[in-house]
Amino acid sequence: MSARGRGRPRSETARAAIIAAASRLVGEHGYGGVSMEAIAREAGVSKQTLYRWWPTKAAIVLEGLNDAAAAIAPASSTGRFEADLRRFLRRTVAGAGGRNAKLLAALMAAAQLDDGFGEAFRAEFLARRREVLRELLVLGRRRGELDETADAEALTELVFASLWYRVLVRNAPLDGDFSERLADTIMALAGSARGRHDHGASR
Amino acid sequence: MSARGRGRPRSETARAAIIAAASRLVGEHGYGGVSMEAIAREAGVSKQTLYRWWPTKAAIVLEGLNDAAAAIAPASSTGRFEADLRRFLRRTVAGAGGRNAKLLAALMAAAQLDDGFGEAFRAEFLARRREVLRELLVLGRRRGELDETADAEALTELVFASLWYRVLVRNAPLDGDFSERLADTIMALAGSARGRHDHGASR
Amino acid sequence: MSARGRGRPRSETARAAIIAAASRLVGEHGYGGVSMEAIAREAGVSKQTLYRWWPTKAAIVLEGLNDAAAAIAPASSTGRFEADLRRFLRRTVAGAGGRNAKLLAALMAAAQLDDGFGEAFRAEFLARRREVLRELLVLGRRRGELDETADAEALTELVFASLWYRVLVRNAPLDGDFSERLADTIMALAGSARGRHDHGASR
Amino acid sequence: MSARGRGRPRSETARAAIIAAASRLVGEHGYGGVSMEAIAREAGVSKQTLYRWWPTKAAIVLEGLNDAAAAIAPASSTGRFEADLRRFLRRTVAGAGGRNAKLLAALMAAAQLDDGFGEAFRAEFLARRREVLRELLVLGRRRGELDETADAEALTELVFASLWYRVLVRNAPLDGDFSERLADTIMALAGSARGRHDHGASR
DNA sequence: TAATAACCGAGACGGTACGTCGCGTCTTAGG
DNA sequence: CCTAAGACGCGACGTACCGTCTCGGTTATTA
Repeated sequence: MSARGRGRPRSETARAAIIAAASRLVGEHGYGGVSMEAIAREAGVSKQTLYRWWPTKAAIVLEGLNDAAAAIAPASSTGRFEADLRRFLRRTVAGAGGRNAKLLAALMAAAQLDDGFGEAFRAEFLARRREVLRELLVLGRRRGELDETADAEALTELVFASLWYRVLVRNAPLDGDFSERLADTIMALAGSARGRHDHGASR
Repeated sequence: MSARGRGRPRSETARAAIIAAASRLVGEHGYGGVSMEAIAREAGVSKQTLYRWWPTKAAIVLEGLNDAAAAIAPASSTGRFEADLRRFLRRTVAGAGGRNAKLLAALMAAAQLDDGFGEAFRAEFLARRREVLRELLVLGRRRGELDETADAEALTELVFASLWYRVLVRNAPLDGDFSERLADTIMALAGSARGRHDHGASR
Repeated sequence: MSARGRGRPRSETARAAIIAAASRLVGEHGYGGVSMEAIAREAGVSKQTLYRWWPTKAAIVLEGLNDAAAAIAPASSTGRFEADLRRFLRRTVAGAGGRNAKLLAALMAAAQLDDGFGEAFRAEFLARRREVLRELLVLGRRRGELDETADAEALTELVFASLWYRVLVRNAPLDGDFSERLADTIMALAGSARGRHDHGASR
Repeated sequence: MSARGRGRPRSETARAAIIAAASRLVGEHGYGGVSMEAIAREAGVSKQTLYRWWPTKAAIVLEGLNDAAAAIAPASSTGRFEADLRRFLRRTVAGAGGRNAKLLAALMAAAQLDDGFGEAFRAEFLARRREVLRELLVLGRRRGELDETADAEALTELVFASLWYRVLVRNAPLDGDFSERLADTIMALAGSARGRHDHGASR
C-alpha cells in the first residue's frame, strides 16, 4: 500500500479544533444556531477543510457525540437481572436529561431533515444504544428472570420509545421516577411467573 | 369590543391559497424543500401576508394538518372498549404511516429547532391527540374493562411514544401488526382480571 | 354652487397634524429618513388621507416649507440699492445655512428624483425666490446704481447658483463673508461707472 | 505586507460586468429606476458581490462615471489662456448637458441623501473637476492674462456653481451661449488690465 | 535534495432564502 | 364624502449561509 501517505497528512490539530468548536457552539446556541460558516470561523479553519472531511454539519456534531460516548464505561453486571436493568435505565434516563436533552432532540431533528445524516444517526447511534439493552434483556431471559416468551426487541423498542418521547415532547420529566416506572413496566410485561406480583402500570 | 371590524378584514381567499400551496409543496418536494418564498410565490401572495399571520412555515403546515385532521370523524363507540381501542389504534397507526410519516417527522423536527413552533405543536397537535386516547381509556376503566388502578396518562404516553418512535426511527413498519401489538400491550398492562387471559407482550 | 359642501368637509385638524408631523420628522431624521408610513403613524392619520391630498411626501414637506416661508416678512427698502442688496444677501445666506441647509439640500435632491415634485419645487419655490432678487436688481438699475446694460436675470442666476452650490457641495461655509463677496461680485460686474472703484473678486 | 494575495483574488470580470450593467440600466430607466437587485440580475452576479465592494448603487454609478471620465483627454494647452479657458468651458458644459444632465443630477441628489456617498462624490468627483479649472486659472495668472489678485478658488466655484445650477434647476439650457457667457464673466472679473475692454455681464 | 502531491488558511464567487420596510391600493366601519 | 384602521400584492432592501472555486503557503513522502 504505497498509496498511503503521499502528500501532506491530514491535520489532527484541525480535526480536533473543529470537533471542539462544533460541540461548544451546539452547547451555546443549540444545533439550529450553528452553521458551517460559524464552525470554520470559531475553529480558525477554512470552510474547504470542513467540506473535505464531512458532508454536513450533522456529521461533525455526530462525530463529537460518538467521541464523547466512547468515553462512557459499559455497565458492569451485578448478577441480578432486575438490579442491572434498573441501574441501566437510571443511567440512561439521566444521561438523556438535563442539557443533553436539547442536543439529542436537535440530532433527532437533523436526522429527519437530512437523509444522509439520518441513516448514520440510526445505524451508528440509535441502533448501538438499543443493542446494549437488548442484550441485557436476552441475558435476563436466559437467567430465567424473564419469561421464555419475552420479546426482547419489542421491550427494547418500548423503552427507547418512551425515553425519546419525553426528550422530544417534554410532556413529563426525565427523572428517577420515570426510569423506575419503565422498569416496572418491563417486569410487568415480561417478568417470569415467580417474580410477578403487584408491580405494574398502576404505580 | 370596539376594536372589532376595524380596517380591511382578513382575506379568507389568501388564507386558503396559502394553506393549499403549502400542502401541495410539502407533498411535492418534502418539508425541507419548501420555503416561505416558494409558498408566497405559489399562492400568489406577498411574503408580508405570510409573516403577518404565521411566524414560521412550520406553523402554516401545521394549520393545514389540523384542517385536514378536523375532517376525520371522531372515533365512534361500539360499546365494547377493547374493540374501540383496537379500531382507534388501527386508524391512528394507519394515519401516521405512508407519506404522512415524513411530514409528521418533519414537523416534529421543526418543533425541536424552533421553540415557538414547538410549543404550538405540543399544545395544539400532540396534546389533542393524546387527549382522545386518554378519554377512551378513562371510559374503559369506568366500564370495568380496565383495572381501577390503570394509569390512563401513562398508557397514553406509552402508545404515542411507540408510534412516534417508529415514525422517527423507522426501525419497523407502521402496520396492522404494530397496532394490534400496541393494543395487546395495553390490555396486558391494564386489562381487568376478568378479561386477562393469554394476551400480552409475548405475542 | 350647490355642489360645494356635499359630504363631510376636509379635516383641517388632520391637515395641520400631517404638516406638523412631516416637519418634525424631517428635522429629526432628515428628509431621507421620513416615509409616508411614518408621517401617517406620527400624525395619527390614515395613509389614505395622505394620498388623497398629496401625491408624494415631497409635496407635504414643500407645503410645510411654504407655510413657514410665508411667515417671513418681505425685505423693506432703505432707498439705497447697494445697502438693500447686501441686506438681502445677508438674510438669504443666513436663512440657507445652519440646519436649514440639510433640508434645502434634501428638497433639491427630491426634486431631481421625482419629476412631479421637481416641477412644483422649481415653480413654487425656486422661481419665487429668484423673482425677489431680480426685482431688486431691476430697481437698482432704474435708480442708476447699476449699469443700464446689467442683465438682472444672469446676475440673479449667479447669486442663487453660488448659494445652492455651497448648500449642496459644502466646499465652504454659508457665512457673512460669503454674502459680502456675492455683493462685491454683483457690484463689480454691474455697478455703474460712478460707483465702480476697487471692489471686486480680489477681496 | 503578508496579507496580500491571500484568498481568491477579486474577479475583474465581475467588476466590469457590474459597472457595465449599472451604466446600461441608468441609461435605460434613469437613475431612480435602477436597484441593486436589478444590477445584480443584469450583471449575472450575486448581490453579495455588489455589497462586498460598493456600499451603494450611487457608488457603482459613480465608479462608472469616473471610468468614463478618465477616458476623456485632459485639456490640451494652446498657449493662449483665454482660448484654453473657453475651450475647457465649452467642453465641460457640453459634457454636462444632454442625457448626462439627468445622471449628474441624480448623483448630486444621492450625495444629499447618503452621507457616505456624498463624501465620496465631493472628494472624488467634484473636487477633481474643480481642480482642473483652478490650475488653468493659476496658469493664466502666472502668464499675466489674469489679474495678480484674481482668486482662482472663487472663480472656480462661480463657474461650477453656475453649471450645477442649470443642471439641477433647468432654468436655462446648457449650450454654447452659456459657456461663452461664463468665460466672459471670468474675464470681466479677473482679466488683467490690458485685456479688459467691454466684455462683461452686460452681454 | 529536489520534486511532487495533498494538505491548509483565506476569502471571493453565484446562489437562495431570509425577515423587514415602504409603497400605493383596497375594503371595512363609522362620523 | 371624509376619516382611521389595517390587510393586500408588490418589490427592494441588506444579511446570512450555502457549497464551490482559486489563491499563496506548508508539510510529508518519494524519486
